[in-house]
Amino acid sequence: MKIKSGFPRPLCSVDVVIFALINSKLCVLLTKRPLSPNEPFRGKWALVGGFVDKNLDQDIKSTAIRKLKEKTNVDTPYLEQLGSWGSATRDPRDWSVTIAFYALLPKTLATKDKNGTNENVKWAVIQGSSIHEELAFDHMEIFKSALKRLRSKVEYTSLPAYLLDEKFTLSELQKTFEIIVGRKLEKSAFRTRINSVNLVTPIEEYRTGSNRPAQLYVLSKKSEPLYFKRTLKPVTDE
Amino acid sequence: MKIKSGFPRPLCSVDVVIFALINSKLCVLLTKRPLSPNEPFRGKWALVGGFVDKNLDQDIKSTAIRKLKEKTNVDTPYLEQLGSWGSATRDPRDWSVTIAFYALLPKTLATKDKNGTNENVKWAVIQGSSIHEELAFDHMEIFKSALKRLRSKVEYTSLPAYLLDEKFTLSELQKTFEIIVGRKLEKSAFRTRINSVNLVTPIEEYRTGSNRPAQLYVLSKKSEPLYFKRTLKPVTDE
DNA sequence: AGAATAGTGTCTTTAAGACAATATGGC
DNA sequence: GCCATATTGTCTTAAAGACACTATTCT
Repeated sequence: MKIKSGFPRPLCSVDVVIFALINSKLCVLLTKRPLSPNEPFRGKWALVGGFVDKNLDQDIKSTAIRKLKEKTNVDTPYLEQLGSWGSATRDPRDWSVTIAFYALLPKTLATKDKNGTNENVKWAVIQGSSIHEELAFDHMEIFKSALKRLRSKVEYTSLPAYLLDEKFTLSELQKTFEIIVGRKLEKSAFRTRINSVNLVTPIEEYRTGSNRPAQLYVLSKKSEPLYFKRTLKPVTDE
Repeated sequence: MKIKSGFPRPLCSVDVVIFALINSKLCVLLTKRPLSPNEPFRGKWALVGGFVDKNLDQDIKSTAIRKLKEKTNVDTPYLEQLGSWGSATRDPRDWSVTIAFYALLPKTLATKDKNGTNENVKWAVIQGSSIHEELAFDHMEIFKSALKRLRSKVEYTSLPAYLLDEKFTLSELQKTFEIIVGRKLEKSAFRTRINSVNLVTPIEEYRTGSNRPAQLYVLSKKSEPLYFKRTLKPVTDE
């Protein structure tokens, strides 16, 4: 079955940077590296990931979905390819290439079962642009790249909507955007912006509390994120 | 030297979508697939690329630079990672992963030597969103993805500047932008836009012709592309 | 002078930002 | 009524678009 390829092949893996909001904080899912001898970075925290399995996986996205499902039991969250990292030194075992993805999990799915039950998986709170844990391989670089991509895309797309549950109010949506960009947004401008694209659809339901009830919405189309016409705040040069 | 990896490894290659302006037309560099038996897509046109060489290449970007240099003799053009394609079926030989890059060559370097001398390399003219040649593997998809990325980035970055030679006039820069976006741009708005970021620096030279001489400029910094505050034209929803 | 392209100025339009005003439920 | 949050409106600001006008060199 082994075909003469002409070149010795590098290792090939897929990693997934999984984001979710836990207690109104942006978090990333980490797994503990196995303790077996021969394994690099034994017992260290790492991103969710693993080798491409030529028998199980039809393509690299399948590998990402498989790994995601293994650790979170979530099937189809927002999943986007981030980029690839490959070098002679990133894995002590051999020349190694990893294709990185990032995923956004809705609140309830993120905290469903899995957690508490599994000591080898945890949500790390993101503070500023980092987490307290050290990460195996070049996973810190990959994580930071994913965070940067997410933060950048918040400025001009509807990405944060994927972090909410099915029904949400505009205030909740705004709060989610604010958590990601890390600053307060103007209510009025935010609403105009959201309404300028076909992102949300009001439903016949309201969220009640100790104040005026708020209109509940669902995402109009769950598929692709929408692009706004301008960024939230002018990009600073230099 | 072969280490127990636990998993049979996929093939791992790098492809580079190389763009340049030839005779004021956006073009992409193609190479002819080898004719030897055992080779897939014999004699078909393909993107520039090849397998990662664990001995020669320190990382995947090195592979891209090596392949670029082999075919164009250009050392350091604008080079950006585009994404990865990997599946069981994209290469008849085996499960295969390719990491795609795209590069922008300045005019004179693109047409330097190499061409005419080598029957196995040619510039394909891009018309609309495609080229006339059929391409090997999934290279058409990769090419289209690169073109889409380039076109998208023109709307809010200074990318086209990398397609020009060292010295250029604002009109030439505008024309380059227009070729990529595929529509005419307003001269006044374009100039305001360019001047709003520190993209170009005037030099003590002028381009003369049968009309008023034009101020020549050079790129202020050759490193990263700059981001404008808005896209050129509102993105259409739907 | 006339052609041709370079470069500038003025007005309009679009969408974001600031801030205020009004709306509506629970208590 | 009062509080708290929802929702809307009005004015300002920043940058793109339309269009016209001026500038400079060559023939």
